[in-house]
Amino acid sequence: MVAYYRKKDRFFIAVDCIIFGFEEGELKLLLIKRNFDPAKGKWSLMGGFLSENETLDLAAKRILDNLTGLSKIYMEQLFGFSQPDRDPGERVISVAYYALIRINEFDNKLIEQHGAEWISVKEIPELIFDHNQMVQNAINKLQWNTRYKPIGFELLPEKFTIPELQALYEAIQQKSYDRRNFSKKILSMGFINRLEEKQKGFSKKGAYFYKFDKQKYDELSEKGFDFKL
Amino acid sequence: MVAYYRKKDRFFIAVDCIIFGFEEGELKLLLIKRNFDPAKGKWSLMGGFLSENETLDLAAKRILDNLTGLSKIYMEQLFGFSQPDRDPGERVISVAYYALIRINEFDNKLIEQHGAEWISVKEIPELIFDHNQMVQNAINKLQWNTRYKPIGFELLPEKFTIPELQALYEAIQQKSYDRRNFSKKILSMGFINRLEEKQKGFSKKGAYFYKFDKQKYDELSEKGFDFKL
DNA sequence: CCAAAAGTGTTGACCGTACACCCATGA
DNA sequence: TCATGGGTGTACGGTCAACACTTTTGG
Repeated sequence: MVAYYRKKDRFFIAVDCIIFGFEEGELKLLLIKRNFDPAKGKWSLMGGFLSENETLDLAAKRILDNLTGLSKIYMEQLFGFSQPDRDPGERVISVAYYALIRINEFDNKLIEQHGAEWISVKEIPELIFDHNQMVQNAINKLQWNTRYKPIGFELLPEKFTIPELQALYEAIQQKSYDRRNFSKKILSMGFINRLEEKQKGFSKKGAYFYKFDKQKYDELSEKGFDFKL
Repeated sequence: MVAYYRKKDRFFIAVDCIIFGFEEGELKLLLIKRNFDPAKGKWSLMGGFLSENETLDLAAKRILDNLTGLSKIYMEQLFGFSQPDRDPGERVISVAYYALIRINEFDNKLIEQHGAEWISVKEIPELIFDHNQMVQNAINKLQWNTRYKPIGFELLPEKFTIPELQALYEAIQQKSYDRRNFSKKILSMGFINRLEEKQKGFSKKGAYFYKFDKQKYDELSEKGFDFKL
């Protein structure tokens, strides 16, 4: 049986992670300034190589865990990039993943060790290889997905206010919504629950905190979801 | 520089193609009965291995061309499958592609040579490895895509009638639409043009032929497209 | 002349959109 | 007390969904 495979080529397989976070009203990416070759000193995505006995998903999880110390992260396979010259060092096929992170929940020391920084999607520098293309691809997918799945919540703390949620959606979709319509729409969907507690400090009146209700969402999610607004 | 890669593992990379066609009101898949090992005699998707100096897209094109003799095919990368034991013979990472074909436009001899057959998506047999999962994945993506992009037209001949188009959409989405609303909706989008010619033979009255107008579509496509009906 | 398939029109319900008013509170 | 941000309500227009009538023509 093995004979069948003998004359085929083998390849390095990399996994590169586009890591999104949300902070101060800005959608941000976690990028690293490489302190290793190749392309030392340049900006890039966090990545690594697939190992034997590891799925792509696990490789992505491992890479994310290394960098952030977080293990329960929303993560999705994006696309396989395969231009023969995409990595000038060697032929490497890269599978991009994108991940959504709650910025404040994790270990800043690890990030510093890796020379990583949160950078606004509005100010993305030139990245190595085809990483800029990967990022653009990820942003498109994120925009698309937030319209049809409630994954946006993965970027917010457990308790959030409606104005915060709106700011997140505006940062992702890069457009602004009417405050009243946004609130009406999101509430009518019925899968966020208002808490007693109000947010203090930011505004005078204070906004109610809400929690995402995954169970209610799952009940409703079969008929689909369109956040066109 | 090469030192960096030295201790990493290398992998076989396969490309498997989920090939859709539309015939006699049925959405069909092109499957092959393997006349080679491993898994000789079982049903599977058409696939092949990635070679040096070849992108994944090109590998998929090559495989499709081998099987169908067609080179201009709508094709899209689907997903990378990487379970370590997915192929019992060797560790193989597979990137699935799905393709849309006009069934009557191509070479039946090639298909027979490969032991391939068109099989309705309603009667998909057990396939090798994780190919059933790939197929399900492709069907989901096809359903999703036909709702937001006019790719359905890739499955019809150049000239088609509205009832044919409706039958296609019903086969893909696995539900039925109201004839009048379907026609109204599709016409209101404005990217199909009616021809003078009418279809003869099938119905007494005869239905007008239409052509897909890619240019008009491109003009409109920026604001998005939702075929929820 | 009738049956079968195709073309076109009408209506009510719902949803997206635009817009206005009131409330709570820290400064 | 007033400026700022937050919560809620209304009214219009367009689109989806349900439904009926007319047209064409092969048998």
